[in-house]
Amino acid sequence: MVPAPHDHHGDVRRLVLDAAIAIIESDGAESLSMREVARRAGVSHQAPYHYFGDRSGIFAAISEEGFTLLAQAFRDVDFSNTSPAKAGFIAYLSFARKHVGHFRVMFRQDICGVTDNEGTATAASSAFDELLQMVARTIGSSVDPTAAHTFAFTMWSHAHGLATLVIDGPLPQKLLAGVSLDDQIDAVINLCSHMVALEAAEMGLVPSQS
Amino acid sequence: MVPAPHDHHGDVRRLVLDAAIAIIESDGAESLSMREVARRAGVSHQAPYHYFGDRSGIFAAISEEGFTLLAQAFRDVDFSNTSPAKAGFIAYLSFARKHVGHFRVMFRQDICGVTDNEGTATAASSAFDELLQMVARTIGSSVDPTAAHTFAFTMWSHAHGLATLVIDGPLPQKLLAGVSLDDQIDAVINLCSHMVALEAAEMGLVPSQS
DNA sequence: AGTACAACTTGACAATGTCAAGTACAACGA
DNA sequence: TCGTTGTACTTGACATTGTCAAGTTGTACT
Repeated sequence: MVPAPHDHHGDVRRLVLDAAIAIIESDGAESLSMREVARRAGVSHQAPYHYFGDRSGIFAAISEEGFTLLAQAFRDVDFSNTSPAKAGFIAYLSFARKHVGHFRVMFRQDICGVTDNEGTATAASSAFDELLQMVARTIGSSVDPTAAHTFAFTMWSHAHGLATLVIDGPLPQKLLAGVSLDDQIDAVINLCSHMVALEAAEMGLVPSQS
Repeated sequence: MVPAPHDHHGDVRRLVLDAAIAIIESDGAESLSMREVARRAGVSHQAPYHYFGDRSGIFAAISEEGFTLLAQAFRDVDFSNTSPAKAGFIAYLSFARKHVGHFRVMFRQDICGVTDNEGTATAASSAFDELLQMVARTIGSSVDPTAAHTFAFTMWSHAHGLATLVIDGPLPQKLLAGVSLDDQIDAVINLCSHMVALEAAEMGLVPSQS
């Protein structure tokens, strides 16, 4: 007996999601068409609507998954070899480059409405919580929460700006001559980490490495 | 005599561009439809094609204008009251918040192909040149070019990440409680600037303000 | 007067997002 | 065993979109 379409179950959802992520990764978020997604997933053009409601629903789902993955990536960081700040930067960058499809969507609330969607919002919050913990490793946990928050926000900005410029910006192709992109990224990460270390040292919480 | 449509001249181009920027500013880049732009500009649905070729052409034009405006904003920075780094961060942030429509497009080469378009590429290069000059004010001009480039890249990442998170990210609505967004931004800019100053001091080029 | 060109407009078409209405199967209570 | 309910889709239809092709209208130059 031919397997009924019912045998898929949650399968189709995953298929649709993966097809969407692949499209975003290769052609960008605007190029994502519901019908193309359906076609690649081998389902009717309405199947995606069943699971995601509409186009922005699919983006919201990808965004949620992205923040969950990011939180996990933060949790998996190995702090044994480098400073927490540098390890964090590296983790963020490698997450962004590994999950371009997710990353392109996660911070675009014009298309996925992070704040409108509850699941996405909590996933984002939990990723930020992990970030705060990493910050605590850098500047200690005795700093007042507002300052810690500012520090976290700052580190996030550093990492996010770098990732964004690398992935979608005009930097990789044009502005760097003679030096490989990876080397440039390393140099920037090193500089960032060093600046953070200096700041932390000045805050009197970590011995300066001079 | 009714004014002939011809009397517009370059006018229509400007009208179309402004309509497009307004749409992007309020609804994001994906929501931009050529026909809606034409409708708002009060022209036929094909007029925009005459000037911009296709949808990505309009994005490229906005991007080019954006980079030109950014370069100008860098040129107009007043360095008399603050450190060059801080003045630069403030300039970048206020540019991004003032020209959201441009900013949303400038770094998205998936939709406007910065590198494909010559005008956009040169505008972007000239903005980066201005940035390099600002960096020279911070770390001196005797540093070797590669290090200066890394420093510029780093500062750009800081500023860009902050701007991106503020404008499109999940930050403004969710993650900051009790403190106004502007105050948070100020705090981050101050921290960034301070870190940059520390780094510059350590490079031995500017006296530490300890 | 005639030709060339810029600056549009009108018309057409395939593809898209989405609403509405079906269909098929599984699970459950009577 | 039968009907009901719900899920997981599919098919059909429609307005809207990006874009190609073919006008039209005025301006500039020869």
